Amino acid sequence: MLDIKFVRSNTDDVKNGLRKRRSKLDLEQFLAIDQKRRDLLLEAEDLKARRNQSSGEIARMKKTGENADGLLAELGVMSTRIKVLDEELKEIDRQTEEWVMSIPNVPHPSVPEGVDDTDNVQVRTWGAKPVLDFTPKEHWELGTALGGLDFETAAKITGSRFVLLKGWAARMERALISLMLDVQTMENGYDEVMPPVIVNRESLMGTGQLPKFEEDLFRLGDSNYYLIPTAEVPVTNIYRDTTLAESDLPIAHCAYTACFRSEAGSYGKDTKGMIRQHQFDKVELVRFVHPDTSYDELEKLLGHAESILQKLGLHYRVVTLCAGDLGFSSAKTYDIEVWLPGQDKYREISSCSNFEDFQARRAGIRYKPAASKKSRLVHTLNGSGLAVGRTMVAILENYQQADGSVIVPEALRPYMNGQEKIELKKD
RNA sequence: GGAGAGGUAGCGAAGUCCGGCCGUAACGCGCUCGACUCGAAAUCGAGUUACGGACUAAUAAUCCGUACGUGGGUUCGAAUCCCACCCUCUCCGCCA
Repeated sequence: MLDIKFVRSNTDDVKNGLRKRRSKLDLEQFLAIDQKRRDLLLEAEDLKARRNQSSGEIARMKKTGENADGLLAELGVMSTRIKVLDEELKEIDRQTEEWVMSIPNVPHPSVPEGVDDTDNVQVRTWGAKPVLDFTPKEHWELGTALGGLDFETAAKITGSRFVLLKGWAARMERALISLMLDVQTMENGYDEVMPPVIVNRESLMGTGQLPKFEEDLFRLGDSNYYLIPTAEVPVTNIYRDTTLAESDLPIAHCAYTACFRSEAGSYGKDTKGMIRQHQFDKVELVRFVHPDTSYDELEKLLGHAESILQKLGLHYRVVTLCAGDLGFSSAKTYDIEVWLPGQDKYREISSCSNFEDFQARRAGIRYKPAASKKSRLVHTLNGSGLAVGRTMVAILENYQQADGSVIVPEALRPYMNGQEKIELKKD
């Protein structure tokens, strides 16, 4: 959510941001509603001030036994008028809220112009594509043949877009989670938390999934409980409606959770394999930082996510999302795309974003500067560190051998009882 | 799920029966600044909610409004009365 005052006084910047995002929102309509709201507010508040004054007068008169009937009648009329104005205000407040919730964040000036992911700009690459002297297989083929990935049974248990991990695959999933959490807590300074994976509406409002993106979520019955689409939601909401001390910043949390996405509207996309699932594991990184340093913090966060891929020796590239591809709440996002030889393309494995104060305003996350009396909004950032399932996909495809076996990356072996290779047992 | 108690500032807590300068909200703690001290403790003094609007260069000062878990209702006026819901605690039931 943007600051209404900011929208009022920096209309051109906001309009330019909308244009850059290819948004069709008509800001003028919003500004007209805002003006009307302030006019109504002025009248209503003026009446209330007079009513408050007269109310005090009545209290005094009653105490001294004076007759207050005249004043009471006058106030009756006034209160009726106030009730009408309040009614109108409630409606216009609702409209204002709806509007302000639907305005996306303003892209940072460094965000490139563009329409979709083909316009994203490569920042750097790390490592190199593995040299394979055979035709690489896709992960689902390898994983199924090696007995670790079982999509059919998952479909029986639940439905499509789920997987049953067995044996080495279940263990590798657990190993990856442990490796990621260990690196983020012991080397990169994150405090680990394990939050609920079911959250209420307020939390989803705070991080911006609601009210606009309800169809992406799994909702429990008709309750106001939802399965989280990412740990960003519960972790960011730890500090909802909280004023932190300036000396507390930056706060950095990492969390492993399962994530749940309805994937409505992605029919036919990535239907094979583990790339796009209704349920997947992810280690998430969340930072609450001082507004002055949030772009340095974004680079830091990106580095923390990259460090996992480097330890696993997986080739990747970093891209800056263009304005048209930018998420609703984000001011700037880097995607890390890992190389998948089987698919012969780079695929997103982490997304690192600076939301500036966009989430903090909705969620009410502030800090009190040491010098000032007024609290200010913090900046929030988050990124995957990393998507666990896709990391396994990358390992399978990058470390596959001609005979269909897969080498376990060295960094992962301590977490897998020293296992060096995944292969079919011959008996 | 059943019975009971409760939700008021950073924390604890009074006020609710009987509606009216009681919300910059008693009292206590904490925190900040100052005095005292070589320094500290103790003590004394002062300060310490947020949001919205008006006026502004201002996220300064000032003025106004709103907020006592949330949302409604009654009333000239609600922390206080009425209704619904949410949450916390205690006991019972159930359960990993």
